[in-house]
Amino acid sequence: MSVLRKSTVALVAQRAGVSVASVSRVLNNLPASESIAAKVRKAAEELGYVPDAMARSLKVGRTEQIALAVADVGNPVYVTMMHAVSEVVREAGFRLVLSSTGNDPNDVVELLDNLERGYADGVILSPLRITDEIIARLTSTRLPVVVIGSLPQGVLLDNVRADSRTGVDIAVARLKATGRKHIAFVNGPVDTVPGSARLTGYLAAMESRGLPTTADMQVEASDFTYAAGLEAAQVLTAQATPDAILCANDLLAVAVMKVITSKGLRVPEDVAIVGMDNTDLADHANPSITSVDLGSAERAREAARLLLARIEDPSRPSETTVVSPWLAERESTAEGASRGKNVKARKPELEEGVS
Amino acid sequence: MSVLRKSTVALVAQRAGVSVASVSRVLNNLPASESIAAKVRKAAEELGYVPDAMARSLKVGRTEQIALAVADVGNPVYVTMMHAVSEVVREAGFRLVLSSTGNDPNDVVELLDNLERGYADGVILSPLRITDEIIARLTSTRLPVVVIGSLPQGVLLDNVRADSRTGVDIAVARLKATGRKHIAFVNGPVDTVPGSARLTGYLAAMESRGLPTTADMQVEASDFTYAAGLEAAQVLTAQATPDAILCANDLLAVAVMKVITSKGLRVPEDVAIVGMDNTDLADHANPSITSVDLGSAERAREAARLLLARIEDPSRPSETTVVSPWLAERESTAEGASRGKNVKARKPELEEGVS
DNA sequence: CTGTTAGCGCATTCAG
DNA sequence: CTGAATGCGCTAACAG
Repeated sequence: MSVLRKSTVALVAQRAGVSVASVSRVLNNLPASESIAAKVRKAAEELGYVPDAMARSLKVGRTEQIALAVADVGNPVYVTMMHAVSEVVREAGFRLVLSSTGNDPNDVVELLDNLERGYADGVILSPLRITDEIIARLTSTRLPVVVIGSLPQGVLLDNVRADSRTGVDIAVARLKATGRKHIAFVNGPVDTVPGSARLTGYLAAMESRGLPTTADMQVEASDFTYAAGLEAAQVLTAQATPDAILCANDLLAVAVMKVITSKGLRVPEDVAIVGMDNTDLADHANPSITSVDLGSAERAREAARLLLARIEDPSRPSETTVVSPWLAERESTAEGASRGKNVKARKPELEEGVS
Repeated sequence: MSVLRKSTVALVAQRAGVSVASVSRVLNNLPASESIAAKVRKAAEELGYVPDAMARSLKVGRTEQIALAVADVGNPVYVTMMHAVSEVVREAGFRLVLSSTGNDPNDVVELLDNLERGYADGVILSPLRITDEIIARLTSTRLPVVVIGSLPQGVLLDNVRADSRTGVDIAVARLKATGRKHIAFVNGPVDTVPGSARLTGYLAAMESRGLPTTADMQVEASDFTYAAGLEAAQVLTAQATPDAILCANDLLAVAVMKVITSKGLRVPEDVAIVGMDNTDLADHANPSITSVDLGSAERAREAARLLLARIEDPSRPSETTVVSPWLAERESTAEGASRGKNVKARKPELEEGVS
């Protein structure tokens, strides 16, 4: 079983009475006679032989590791992505090394520098902000890269993006259909990838339906966080009285709902709330929050697949995939509750059967 | 700056007109004449030389990677730990490789097998269930290991544990002090490390205060998840009418609160709720949930420090640290609200100043 | 089908 | 202080 000294192919070969090459072949399932294979396997078993990952990597030029760099580990959407990526790459025999980059674009550059050391066979990154410098580094590196998030036109990089525009449009359409007329927007920083995309989507969705987009109905949180959401919501409620609030992510939506209810307003009776990303946060909130599902898990899985494909074939043409959004409807946008009256929203999953 | 071909010490040596040994010395800050150092640095810069991580690892016998294995990435407490570990090890120049093990103890064994390949210099793990087999594997491996979570007496392994017992006691004490008399307990699976510790703590805390611990006031969720929490809460509310509910983690607490409010009961007026782990979940809930802080981040940081110390000196005696819990009080246990009356809980952080 | 040999890129003996 | 040579453990040519 287990042995004290760390064993090597040489030791196994010696014990089995064969050459190191044969040991390597048997252990890698290359053609070998059954008699030798048996001896090797026996010796390997007896010595508790385990191949050395680093030595193998140095030789074959592959580390069997892929790096994942996300912006904010505090945001559940990144946790979802991490999980999804983890599964796909593990399936393919790769390990996941986590490289959380903060909000600072310099962190990404630094990360890419580090990756040149070759400790990973590829990297998936989902930066909040994509600067020209990052693009330049990304396109010039020979390391396989997939970015999650929209890239400027013409950049030849594998990337998978959400369709925020359509996502926002679906949400606005639904809110309008259920009688909401004053739809406010609580965005995150507009100088980020998701922030700018979602603002564009909001404006387009509103204007195409002849809905007003006055300045007092739009606020920009300083960050995609709960704390920033609280502040933004205070600002919004001080300057406007929307009957629906669309939030750029679920964290913001939860914060907005907190402020709204603290003002004595009811959700969804007085104001409907919609989040984005459809994380557990939206489902666990009370009342639960309708959220635009931007396919985070699917994007992450697809990114992992693209990366594995590129590692397999570095010369393949770069690819861009777009995943389609849908609306996960929950209590925060329920109709049926008579507006302006104190009626509880339906909570279908909690109703008890008549026994 | 950047160059197409990957460069090596040999190429740098050639360009600098010195030996590879000198290159290695200069780059590792070993004694060398300033004239040679300058030439080497210049050549390295011009060639965009970056040392190869795998080759270095093979040579020096260290990978500069540490593995972290957590049970459930869906639970925010593990995200917190991941983040904390990440920071400490990065500081020390290590990378973090993530190895999420599921609920199955076999996954841990498999993980340990894999680690024998030597892709990490040590591992931190926080398993939900610790079987004898896991202990056996852990104590017999020569890989530095730190476990987060309580270990049986006499096991000589570095480990850092939470003091759940005291944590629960603080919570119960506070609930009693604020007039709660019927304190129910929603636990997770009792065959897990936290599940058993927290149950023990609950029983001890209640009995030491002469509070009743009838069977109908205790339910065991099938898992430490929101969905399991919903079910458990249904069971509890069907069989008992507590005026306070202590939950074994925040996810359960959020679920319990959902069910409670759906029954038309108010938190905290009719029933107080207390969670454990003090994750963002508790803070973001509405009303926000009082939670026992078991020092997740601190435990993780300490675990990382212990691991680094052991990697540094494998023969050092094993160490056990215990971190002290405290109670993060929030709205869900507020007093002052007149019990049984429809009065809103205080929300201090949301009150607007009089302007 | 099998064994011998040569490196992968680096740090580190040992001579000089 | 510097350079030539060795080998970490493994796989892949190449020869037999």
